[in-house]
Amino acid sequence: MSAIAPNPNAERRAELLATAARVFAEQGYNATTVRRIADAAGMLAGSLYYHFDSKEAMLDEILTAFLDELWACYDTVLAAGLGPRDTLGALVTQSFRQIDRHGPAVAIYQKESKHLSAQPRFAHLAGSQPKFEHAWLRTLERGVAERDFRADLDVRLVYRFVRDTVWVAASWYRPGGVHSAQEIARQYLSMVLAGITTRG
Amino acid sequence: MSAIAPNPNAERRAELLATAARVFAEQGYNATTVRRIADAAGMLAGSLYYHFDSKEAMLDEILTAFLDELWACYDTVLAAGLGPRDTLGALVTQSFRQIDRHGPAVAIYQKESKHLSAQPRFAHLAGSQPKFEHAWLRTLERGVAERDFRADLDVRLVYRFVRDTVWVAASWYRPGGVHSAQEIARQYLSMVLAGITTRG
Amino acid sequence: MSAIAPNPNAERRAELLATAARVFAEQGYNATTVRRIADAAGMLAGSLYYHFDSKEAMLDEILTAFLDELWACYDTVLAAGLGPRDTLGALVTQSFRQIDRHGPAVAIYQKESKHLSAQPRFAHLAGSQPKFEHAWLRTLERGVAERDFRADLDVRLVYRFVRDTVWVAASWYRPGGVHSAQEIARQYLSMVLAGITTRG
Amino acid sequence: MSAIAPNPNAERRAELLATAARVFAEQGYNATTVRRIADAAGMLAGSLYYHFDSKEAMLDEILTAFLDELWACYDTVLAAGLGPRDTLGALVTQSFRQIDRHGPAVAIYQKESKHLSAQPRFAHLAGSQPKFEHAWLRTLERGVAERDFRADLDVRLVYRFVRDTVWVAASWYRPGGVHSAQEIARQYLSMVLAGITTRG
DNA sequence: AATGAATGAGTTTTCATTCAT
DNA sequence: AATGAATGAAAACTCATTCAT
Repeated sequence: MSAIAPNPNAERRAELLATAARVFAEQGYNATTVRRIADAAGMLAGSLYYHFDSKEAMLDEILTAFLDELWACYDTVLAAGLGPRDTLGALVTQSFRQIDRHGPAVAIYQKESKHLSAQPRFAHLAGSQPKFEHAWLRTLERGVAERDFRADLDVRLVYRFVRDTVWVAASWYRPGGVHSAQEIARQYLSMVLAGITTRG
Repeated sequence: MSAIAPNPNAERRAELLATAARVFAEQGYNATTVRRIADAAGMLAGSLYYHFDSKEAMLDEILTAFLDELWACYDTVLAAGLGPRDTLGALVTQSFRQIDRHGPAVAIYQKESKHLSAQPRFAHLAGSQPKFEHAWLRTLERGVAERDFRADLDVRLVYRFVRDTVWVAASWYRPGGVHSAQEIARQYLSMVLAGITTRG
Repeated sequence: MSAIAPNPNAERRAELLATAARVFAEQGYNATTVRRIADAAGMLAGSLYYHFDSKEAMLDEILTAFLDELWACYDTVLAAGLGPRDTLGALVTQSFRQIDRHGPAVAIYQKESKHLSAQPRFAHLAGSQPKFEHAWLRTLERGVAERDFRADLDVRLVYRFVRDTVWVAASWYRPGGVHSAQEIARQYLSMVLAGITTRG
Repeated sequence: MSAIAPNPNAERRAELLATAARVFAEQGYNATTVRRIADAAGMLAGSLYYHFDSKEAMLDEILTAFLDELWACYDTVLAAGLGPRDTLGALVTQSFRQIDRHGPAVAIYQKESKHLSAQPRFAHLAGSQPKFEHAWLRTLERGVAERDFRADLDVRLVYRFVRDTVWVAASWYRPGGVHSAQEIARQYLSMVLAGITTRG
């Protein structure tokens, strides 16, 4: 056990969270019983409570881990000072990378974040949406201002179009499929850019 | 019970189903209690069972009504013998019309159909997906064959791209917002066509 | 159903609360399962939740009803402007009347209030103790000042002596026993007064 | 394992039992989790099972140790052949000495013995009550017969009065407070004797 | 048509206890 | 002696559903 290795506790937690995330993504959070997660993890339902406070705590940890990593990526991209086209490209690419790494978490976030954020416990999820919107919208607006992107479209609609296009992919993407996440990102980006770029 | 005066029973059912659909869409099907629907309808939970057999029956009726109307539209479009571009345009337009009319039902279908179709009761939902895929895929392939649409993209990816782009709109679209469903359809179509059409 | 009759809802609740109070008093709050209360009430455990939010809510309602009535009695006594001996007598008599009417609630309060009031939900219970102490202590101090009561005793000890003597009776008193609550009050008072009154 | 050096094992047990008794007294036996005791002892819940067979075994040992010592004291007093007044005095004094030494155990016994003795495991606790009653009642009756104590009171009520007065003190007495146990005993006895002694 | 009161199956959660290390 | 990770039984609670009125 080198200094780099996470403590076994943390490893076990991560394993269990990965299992839980998979089941949540497949069945939906509410339709998933704690027993089912425990079955998938090869233990009894009660045993999960040695590692986690509650079913909600598991969900929270899954979503928070994903969002934290996502924002680390996005912030790096946004801080890089790229032009609008390249920024857009980097955001799309990084998003697919997140889908590749945190597929189940992304799928859960897509389906559940909206009604979850109404509960105090998950109110913090609501914070990501405006940050999200700001990041993409800023980029699109810069692109329009610099005449890279079409001016005849409502930029808010374009934002939703791009956002949805990218993230919904989490609901069908499976690592190890025909195309890599990179390749999917490339083709998506090719369509999106062709769709919103000024002709000239 | 003439064609002019639908029985009041049917009207009440429709009202209640609309209420249920709204709540299901907002909270998620599993997270929605029968009591909550009853609250929203101004009655007690038990009273709903005078009108419906079960919570599942409500959901089934909501989804089936939507799918029936959707397929009626789609079949008309597909039978019209239009070219690929116009077929695509009509499908997108009709889809947004459905979102406008059955917003909550569409949102529910998006979120829940995948894991619902695993249950026998909702197995029939699974049938729509291949029909759906076939309709869009055929159109896209015809477009590629006729050199209307780009050949450098995986047509299955394009299918998912277009499908997701259109349908996920149900999760944020609200009738009476800034743009009409028609206008949103127009701008989406403009982006999508620009994205997948061959340049020339 | 006259205007005086409480609504059936309230009657049922009161019945169920009386049952719950009896079981709580016999077994202790924590050792009492919801199922046991339901058994005693002739229904299933889940059915209790139609009437009450939780086991804690039942306990709270039981204790609050008792304390409210108790303070109404005490406040009347204290406002009557009686001398120390008569005030003491009235307080003891009223206390035994409460024990007679709310026996189980009193017993529960005696056993559980101390550790319950550490929980936020039951923090309000803590408020009764100082009011209690104040009422009795004031009376005892007046008695000492007026040379009715002995001055050679620590008045705080006398307070605890009298308080405990009276209230612990709730743990063994059963209505319909050999002595009425009135008679017990009379004899207790006779001992207590003989114990703390100045000779002469 | 000489008389001078008790084995360290026994010392550790005693420490742990003292800790457990304190927590049981504060929170109530049922409301106390094994984990809480372990926390207070600076170990993990499972580790307690190296020292004790079960939570019940701890409680049993705590109560038995207290009762054994109590009866040793009482038996000595009762065998001394004192008159009723002195016997009563000695019993009260010894009782407060027990409260001083075994405060938590006494408090637990007061609160829990009644419903515990319904369980086979703790059936032996039930044996103390009649012995107790016999000891006090005999003394009171002798006092009445010898015209030391008032004859106008129900001697059973007097018994309960004295018993409760003394033992409930365990719920508020803390060693190191304003008054020593001895001093409290003296004042209590002064009141009780004044309360039940014939005037002359 | 709707209510009020229940049912009963299932869910999350708790916790005393065990046991390999 | 003590830990960490489990077990398993039972607890509180939820909720779709039923039914007499």
